[in-house]
Amino acid sequence: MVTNRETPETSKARLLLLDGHSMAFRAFFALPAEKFGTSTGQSTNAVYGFASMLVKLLRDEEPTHVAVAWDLSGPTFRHEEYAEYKDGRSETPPEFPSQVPLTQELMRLIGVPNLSSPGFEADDVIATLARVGGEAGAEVLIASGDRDAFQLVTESCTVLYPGKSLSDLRRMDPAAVEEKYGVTPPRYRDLAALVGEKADNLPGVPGVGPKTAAKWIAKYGSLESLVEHIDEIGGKAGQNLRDHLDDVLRNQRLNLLATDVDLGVGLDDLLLGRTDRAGVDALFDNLEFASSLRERLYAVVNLDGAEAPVPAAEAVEVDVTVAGTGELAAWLAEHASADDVTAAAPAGLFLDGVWGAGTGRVDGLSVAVASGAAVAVDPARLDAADTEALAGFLADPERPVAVHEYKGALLALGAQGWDLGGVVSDTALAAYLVQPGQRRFDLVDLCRKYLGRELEEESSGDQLALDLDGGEAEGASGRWHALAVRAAAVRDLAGVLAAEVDKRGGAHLLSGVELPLVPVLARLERAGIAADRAYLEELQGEFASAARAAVERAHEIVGREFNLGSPKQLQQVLFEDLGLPRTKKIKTGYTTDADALTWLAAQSDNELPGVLLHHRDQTKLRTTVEGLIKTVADDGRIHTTFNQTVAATGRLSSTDPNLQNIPVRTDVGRRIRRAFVVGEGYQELLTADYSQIELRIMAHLSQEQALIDAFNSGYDFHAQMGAQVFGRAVDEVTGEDRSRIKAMSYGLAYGLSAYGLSQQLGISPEEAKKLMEDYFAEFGGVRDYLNAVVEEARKVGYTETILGRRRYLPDLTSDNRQRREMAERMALNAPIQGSAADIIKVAMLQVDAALTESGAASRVLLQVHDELVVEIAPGEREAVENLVRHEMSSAYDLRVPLAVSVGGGRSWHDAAH
DNA sequence: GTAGGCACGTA
DNA sequence: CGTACGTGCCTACG
Repeated sequence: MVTNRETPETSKARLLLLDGHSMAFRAFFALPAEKFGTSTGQSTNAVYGFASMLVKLLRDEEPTHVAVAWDLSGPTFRHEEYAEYKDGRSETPPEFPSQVPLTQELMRLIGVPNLSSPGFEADDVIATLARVGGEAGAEVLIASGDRDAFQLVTESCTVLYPGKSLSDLRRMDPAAVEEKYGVTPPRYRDLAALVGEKADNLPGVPGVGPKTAAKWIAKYGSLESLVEHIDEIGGKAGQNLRDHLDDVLRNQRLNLLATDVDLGVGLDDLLLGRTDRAGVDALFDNLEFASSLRERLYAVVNLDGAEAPVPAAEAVEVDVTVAGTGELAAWLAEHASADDVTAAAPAGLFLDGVWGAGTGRVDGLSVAVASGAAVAVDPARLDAADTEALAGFLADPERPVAVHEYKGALLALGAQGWDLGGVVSDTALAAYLVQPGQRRFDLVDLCRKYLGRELEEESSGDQLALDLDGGEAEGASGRWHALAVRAAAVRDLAGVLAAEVDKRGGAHLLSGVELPLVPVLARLERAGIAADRAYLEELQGEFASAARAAVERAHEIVGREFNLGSPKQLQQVLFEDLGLPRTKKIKTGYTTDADALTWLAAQSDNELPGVLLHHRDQTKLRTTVEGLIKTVADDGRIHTTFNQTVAATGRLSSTDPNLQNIPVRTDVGRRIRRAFVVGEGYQELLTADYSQIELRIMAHLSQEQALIDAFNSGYDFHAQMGAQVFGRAVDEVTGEDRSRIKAMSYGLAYGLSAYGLSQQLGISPEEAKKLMEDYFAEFGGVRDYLNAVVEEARKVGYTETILGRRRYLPDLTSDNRQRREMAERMALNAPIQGSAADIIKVAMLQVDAALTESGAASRVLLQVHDELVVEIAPGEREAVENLVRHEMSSAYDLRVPLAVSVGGGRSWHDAAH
């Protein structure tokens, strides 16, 4: 057994060094100066490109330390030896120089030191810092467009050299240098000396390019050795070499980078600092940069206000054990008994692996307990006793653990035959309840944010990009150490987040709803839904040929070929070539959306709009079907992924594929639902959905008696509402009036305006306004409720659902009218949509528990916001239907009934009702 | 290269 | 100038 008390030095620093001038210059030429500039004439292309590149580097490389090196204007030590050094350079473009101080200012605001030294070039500063970093054990990355930097490349020092574009940085490690130039990095100087460098006014040997130079160096080993054998070189090239040897030797002296520049900084001084957000805002405002770059930047820097992150190894002491064969059982007995791991002190569990599509794989696993002990486990190296002990520990509900991404852990472990029984916290879920508007909950980000702890080494995707063999011989280093640190991070994060969740009144939501829902969702994903592949392929062919025919017809009408998928080309064709009337303006011209094309079809005799609409329909259906075919697994089923931490309102979302947006509104679209069929061994599919759940919630929340009565009456809700608004008997409400009232009711839940309503119904804004007034005259409680929601949210900063799920809306107090009104609509909708999400989540828990309790073999397969799709086992239809109806309608006690409608059939289509 | 815009499917 | 999502395609990057 290998045990290692961790010391700070083992945390690997990553030092990023940028050559300021060379990268800014590259940026300058990569982006057109005419297009990047402020209204006052300041060019900004170099600043923008540089910042954009830096953001990408910070995001992709996650350096812990950063510095930018700059050239100064005066002569350097190289001019002392060779006065013509860098002579004859073409004039610097006038738009460039003013951008250098701006870029430097930006670096300062981000917390990146700008370094330079009189008499030295940026390259020398970089060479010196690379040495300093390397000696301190850091991994060094150099972003430079100057090839001289290649001489610095080693196993732990990589040059990122720009290719075609600035963001296309080529990783020049020793192998890449050798592949490209045929020499090792230490010999690159020899090659450069022979070839010369025009930009530096350093002529090389005429007629000798990189190929010849590399050949010579390969043959003789080095320039020195080549010089010793200089008389052996034949041909014109050999003569030229002898004639220009002095130049070559001078070049070689001059291209040696100084590694001893006196900068007075150590590695610690280069730790990425905090970003002065107000300063960056002001600078970007002045430069008239759009918000996108700003937000990308803020996502990757340390914003002020937060503590500067501390490397994990300094922040936490982990007594790491790397368990080899036969050692894990003993470790668990010693450190992770029911006495060590308690509700007050849950263990942290970290899974290194991959998961998705209802399955997964464990590549590594670690456990950290409150005592500080941690173990890292290679699942491939466990003996029978280890396996049994681990399985017992993981499954034991009496040994509470916190985990990051519980569902992923269940899928990955489940694929290995392991269960996970004692999860009391999922740090991703907890963070979601604290900040539901965030869309990503990376462990690395959460640690930085809530623990002020910087996890060393990045996770690329779901797998740690670490040396798989690292570790054992030299103790718990590399991959195993990183795993243990992560388990400790999860352990510590769980405590901090539990307090945050508690503070927001979300404890029940987390432990009573979201957390118990995770194993239910894991089972949905694992089950998947059976797909009729042959039928999907048939549909694909049909939609594809219909789309092709539409393309041909469109080309025929216009008289030339164009891309029907390009809104831009469509605009050209419709509004300029054919001169059709213009539609609604959008950012990029005039819209060609379905509404507009429908309008155009009515406006003119031209066939084209109709053909385009048909083409849109058919291509949309084709891509939907294609996407589905691609995801049919070997078991003949489609296993979507339900995301529990994406939607700000509390809804689930579905990806890979999205099964929550399978067409249903049109006949042709609905055919796709025939492809979702009952699986082998089951009898039929059953769908159960809530009727008008959002309106029922609105009735409940507003306590408007008229709505409550309309729902309790049991008659057609919209017709009842119409009768009241129009002062007629229910059976005298026309279909059109009913649909107007229906649109009005639903619209309210979204914060609809009179204008929006008029658009939706195709009536004038005056008529729409009148309709709203009539509606509110009858149902004033709804209006009062909606107003109160916004007012309250403005006051406290958030809205709340029936289960206390919050949504924070800081924009409610914005000075910007558009943002404020947007936030107001969100505030109107969030309690309604979110409460519906709460209810169906509770229903899923109850249905799941009741199915288990009853011993039924039927299972839930999908959730589509207000609908559950269930696969019915033979002979269970009636019992399960009753069970589902009962559990769904009793999920929450509203002031109105929760109506559930149910249908069954062999496919999802046939189960409609 | 990629982020963002458009278009469109669902609740 | 109605909320919440995900996907595919195209295009411009302030």
